[in-house]
Amino acid sequence: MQWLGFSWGDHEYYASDYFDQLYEWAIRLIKKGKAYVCELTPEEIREYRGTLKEPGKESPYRNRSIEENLDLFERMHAGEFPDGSKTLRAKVDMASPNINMRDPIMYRILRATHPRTGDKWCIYPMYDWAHGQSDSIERITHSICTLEFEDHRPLYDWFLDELEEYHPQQIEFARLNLTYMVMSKRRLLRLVKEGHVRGWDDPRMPTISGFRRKGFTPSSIRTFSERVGVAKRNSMVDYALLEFCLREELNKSAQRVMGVLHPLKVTITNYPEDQVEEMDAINNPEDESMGTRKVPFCNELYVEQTDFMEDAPKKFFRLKPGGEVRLRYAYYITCNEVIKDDDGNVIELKCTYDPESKGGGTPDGRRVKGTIHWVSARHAVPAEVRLYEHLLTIADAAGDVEEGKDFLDYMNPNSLEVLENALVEPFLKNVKPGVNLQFERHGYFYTDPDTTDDKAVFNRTTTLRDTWGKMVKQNKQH
RNA sequence: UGGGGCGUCGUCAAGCGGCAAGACACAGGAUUUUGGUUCCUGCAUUCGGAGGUUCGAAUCCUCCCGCCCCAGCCA
Repeated sequence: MQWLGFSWGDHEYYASDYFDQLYEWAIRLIKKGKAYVCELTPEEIREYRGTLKEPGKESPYRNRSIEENLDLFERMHAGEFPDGSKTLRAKVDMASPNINMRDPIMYRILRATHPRTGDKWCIYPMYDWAHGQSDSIERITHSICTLEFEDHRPLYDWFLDELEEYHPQQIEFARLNLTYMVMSKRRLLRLVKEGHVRGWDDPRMPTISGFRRKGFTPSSIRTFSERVGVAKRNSMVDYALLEFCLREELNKSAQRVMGVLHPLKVTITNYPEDQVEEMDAINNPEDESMGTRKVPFCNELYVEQTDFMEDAPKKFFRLKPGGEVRLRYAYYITCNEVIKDDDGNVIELKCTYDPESKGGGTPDGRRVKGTIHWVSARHAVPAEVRLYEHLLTIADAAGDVEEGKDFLDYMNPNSLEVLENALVEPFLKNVKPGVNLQFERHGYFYTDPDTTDDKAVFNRTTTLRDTWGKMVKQNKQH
């Protein structure tokens, strides 16, 4: 049985393990009369290469003797010549319609410190003279790369055929593009270097470490990959599919919890001030085995600012003056009084509760459509919550960029929003980093590595599907 | 007539001579103590276009059209 071996990208870097072997193989090609040392300048090389429609012409150094080539190449290796003064070129075909075959450069002289081999080498192989060779040495069976390398496959094959070495198969397919995302490594590097994100593991980055920190599970990424499929056509996958895969998994597995992102104080005027009740809350309605937990309730609570509206439209099922709403796992409350500051901002609600409604229902069976989440003001744990949006304001980082503009001109200024004053239920006291949770009615959150015993930090992985919010948005636009 | 690829729903994507899968998105409806979940329903008489072959074509042939990649001593 032969094992499948896959290789992917960055060959020059990884090929450093085989620099000695590559050097020997280059000498083998020289001895075969298939490579020569060229002294054309970069400008001349470009000129001699021809254009897309016109053939190139041969370098005057193309027909040196094997002995001379050997001597020159060894001296290049020994460091006798200045950077850029000479190259080793494969002798293929200057008239080839495929420009990659017009005597491609194999080695250039470059005094650079390699991250792995340091200053040992002053000649470095080009991508094409490293890709197939390192694949071959590693007994790769299938060398996977992206579409733009289709033109390089004939050269990949040529080198291996001339070398008469084990010959892996290069297979190309389309790279993954995600809407509103920067996917190119070179661009990602800019985001990091220029400080547009906090680092390679910034939750907005489409890196494995970024996805992990945002809260995407490995299996959700795998499911996503399977659903996207593999093909050769350039495509742009909707980020919504990734979110769907995450929700699908976490809906079944994530611990539910109540967290208030923008707190609004609620005082229950008819609830005994010194009383505290422990309410039973379900940990996951999709998985009974996850059991229940206790949530403390008292006369001082915080609810979500967006769950109250003074002039509420008809379909607003949440808290409004004179309206009744259910506090999840607790009681029905009715809003009697709205307290505002000098600027007219609502800062507190005075409500009464129905003692008959404990647990969320009443003997008279009256219908209360809205259910909102809450935390006890006296028991809640302060937390920092980080909300993320798309990094870009355009879906296609390559195609939607206008003439003369750069993808950085389309950075979403709201891609990160930090909420310093969020409150979560005491169940989350001392949560550890690396946990996926669902904040009920909000979305899925992941405890960030910045979390300490004193302060929890939550990253929003994705929101819940929100048909109400969508409707509100649409109405605003019209 | 430079070469190399690719065209199937808004987005991905199966299909490879015999009735156009599926998923996301979207739109309706039912259930619901998360405006979540779940459940129903709808969503390509047509596959870039035009001819041709065939009893039969998204699939085979011809021509045309559109999009992507290639002229780094980058990968």
